[in-house]
Amino acid sequence: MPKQAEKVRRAPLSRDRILRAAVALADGTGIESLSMRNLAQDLGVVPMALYKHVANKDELVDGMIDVVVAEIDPPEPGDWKQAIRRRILSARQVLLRHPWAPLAIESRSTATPAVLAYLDSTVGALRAGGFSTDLAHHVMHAMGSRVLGFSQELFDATRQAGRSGATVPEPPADLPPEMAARFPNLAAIATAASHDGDSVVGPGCDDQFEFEFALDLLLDGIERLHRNGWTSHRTL
Amino acid sequence: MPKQAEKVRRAPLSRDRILRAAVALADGTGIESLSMRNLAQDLGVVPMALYKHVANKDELVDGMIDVVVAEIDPPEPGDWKQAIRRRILSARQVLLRHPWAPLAIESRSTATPAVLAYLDSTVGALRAGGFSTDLAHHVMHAMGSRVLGFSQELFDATRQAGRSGATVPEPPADLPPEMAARFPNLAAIATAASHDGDSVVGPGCDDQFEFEFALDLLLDGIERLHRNGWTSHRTL
DNA sequence: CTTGACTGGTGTACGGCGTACACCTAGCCT
DNA sequence: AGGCTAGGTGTACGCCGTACACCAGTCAAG
Repeated sequence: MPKQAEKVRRAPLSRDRILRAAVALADGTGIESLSMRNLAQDLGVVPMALYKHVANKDELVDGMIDVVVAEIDPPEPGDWKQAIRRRILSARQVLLRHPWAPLAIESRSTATPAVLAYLDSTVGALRAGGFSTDLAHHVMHAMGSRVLGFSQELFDATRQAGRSGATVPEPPADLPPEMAARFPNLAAIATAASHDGDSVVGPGCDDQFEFEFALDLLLDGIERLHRNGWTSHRTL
Repeated sequence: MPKQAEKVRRAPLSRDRILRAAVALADGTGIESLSMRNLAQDLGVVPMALYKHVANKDELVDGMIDVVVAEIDPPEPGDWKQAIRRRILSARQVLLRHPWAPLAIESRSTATPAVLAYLDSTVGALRAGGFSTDLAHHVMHAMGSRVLGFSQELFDATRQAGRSGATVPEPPADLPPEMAARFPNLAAIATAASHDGDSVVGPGCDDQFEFEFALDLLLDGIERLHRNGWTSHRTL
């Protein structure tokens, strides 16, 4: 009875199974080699079978984003600043596991419900901390994508990993000399960072440190505005 | 002599002409309808002709980015804070004219020389203002993509325009009621913004204001660190 | 003045993509 | 038993980027 054997060996395909396989595929080989055909092959199924469960590729990616967002820790009660800080750092950890996600999230034109729910609960934490809707609004804009755990670096190794698959840790790699000559200021900060042994090792600078530096810069500024009863009706 | 007529009516195609046509096409119809074939047609030429001037599509996009970056005002001498603020706001104006550019820039894995030159001169402005290489380094990370004039909004009308072509100004559009019920905190800040007549009109919130709010929040925080002689060897 | 190399536009073709559409099959309800 | 339906299949279309062979001028060297 090969019939039964086949049935047993292949779980019956579902939106959920498709999304998980898609996330795994993107994690492993990069978002740009995620195609309906590859994904179907991974699932042992013909490409068109997927369309019985997802409307099209865009909707597939939306679903993948929701899977990722669901991995972020739920909010904890307590001081707004600590709560938001912890949540954002948790989001960052999640996105480090899914390096394709930032680009995917940004390339969507409208947020998915799961992202909206995440943002909503973050605003909730601010309001619970006594923020006016006015200030809460501007704060959300100011945080931008950082609230979802990624800073938009122009020069981001993680981003690169998202494209080409698993991260291969690169050698420290100072700028090549002709670059250093053309961009002396970049060279200065790059070499300072990579030779500054006590806070960094390896790839030149400590991404986690940079992320927290920027995050705290924003949070401290926000706290100051909040304490001073800032409102958009007066000047900053 | 149709030969000469043809020659006159069609300029001889060059990398520069291709890049400009590509930027115009992306500005007009969105980056996702920029294909080698469409572009060639706009130029009255067969697709493969482009490959005599650009190596491939990725390199084409790199060139387009350089065209855009070249439109940013050159740095002005003077107080670092004013200089950087002005420059970044200029970058923002440029990117508003090319809404496809942020996504294009971010999707590149390595920065183009023009972008590096821009970043280098920005670092130069900081160092001229007395910043240590250490602090300048962290500042660049903290600013992230904002230094190039775009904040990474999760909910960005401009981004949408970049995908589908010219911006059609939408009606004010409060959240639909079932959204408001599911995301009460987002609803609160959204309706507050769109009904708050004295600072905003139209699409719900004033993007320029939000951008400057975040920018000044960062710049003020940075200024404070700078005044206090901050260094990464001590705690923040 | 010929010739041969070089530059730049052309035509054809291939493999990959997303997905429309018709089909088939198994299980379930009546 | 008969038909409905959910879900997997096969084929096909139009788009994409681009490899490769070709060909028309231009221009320098013989």
